[in-house]
Amino acid sequence: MKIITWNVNSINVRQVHLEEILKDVKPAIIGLQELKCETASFPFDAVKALGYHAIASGQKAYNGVALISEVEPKDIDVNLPNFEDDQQRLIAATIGDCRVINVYVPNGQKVGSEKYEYKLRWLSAFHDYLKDTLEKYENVVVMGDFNIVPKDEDVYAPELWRGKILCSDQERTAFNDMLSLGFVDALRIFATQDPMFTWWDYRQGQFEKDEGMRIDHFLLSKNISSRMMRSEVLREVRAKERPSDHAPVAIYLKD
DNA sequence: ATGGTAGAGTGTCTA
Repeated sequence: MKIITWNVNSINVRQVHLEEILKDVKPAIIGLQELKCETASFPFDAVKALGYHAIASGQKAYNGVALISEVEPKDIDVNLPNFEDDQQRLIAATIGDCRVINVYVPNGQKVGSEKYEYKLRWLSAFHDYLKDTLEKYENVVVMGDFNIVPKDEDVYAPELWRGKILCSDQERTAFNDMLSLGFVDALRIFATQDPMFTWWDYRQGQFEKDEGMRIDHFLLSKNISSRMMRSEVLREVRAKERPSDHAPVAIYLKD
């Protein structure tokens, strides 16, 4: 069983790449972030035509998340129940025997800024939501764009980025606090490539130079992590014409 | 140094 997370940076522009992934890779579940469209504009029909269910929560121009799955999603959550927010950043559902949570964590822009404070508040509420989820469900898969580089080995120039946005101690602490609830950082434990970068800035040819970061993650509850076989960053999708700045990331679980 | 590229939507904002 394959599960994919992918920040599409506009579903409108990336719909063709999405359809190729659904046809060629055939994941059981795929979580999308940064739809950048209102919910009604999500390509539900195209996804259904390929045999998948889809749920989405979008807004004009920014943010937006979706879950696509072979099995019908049930008990759907949109947004954090414990954090009032106009920004569409979370969608969760029960798919088969898994509770699946797909997130687009705030970027934070600059350490110390208002957006950074919002990011830390959002992460705190997300932490509490994950704690509740682990109490209710045995098999939990959390995936998405966390906008956090967990360790120095996850960024191309750690000395340049030390203390900066995506790499600050407060962000890394928030990430580790989530792991401490009882999750495994699946890509780090079951890495098959080195480095495991998932995002490369469009500017200055950073993908060609492999100047990237690992900011897209899978957190698996201990129970489901025992089914994990391997993970893979789909770099060939980042290398396509008119790509997202993120590569899709796949994990493979025993059925 | 406050760039640089892309996407949304049309003057900037966000990443």
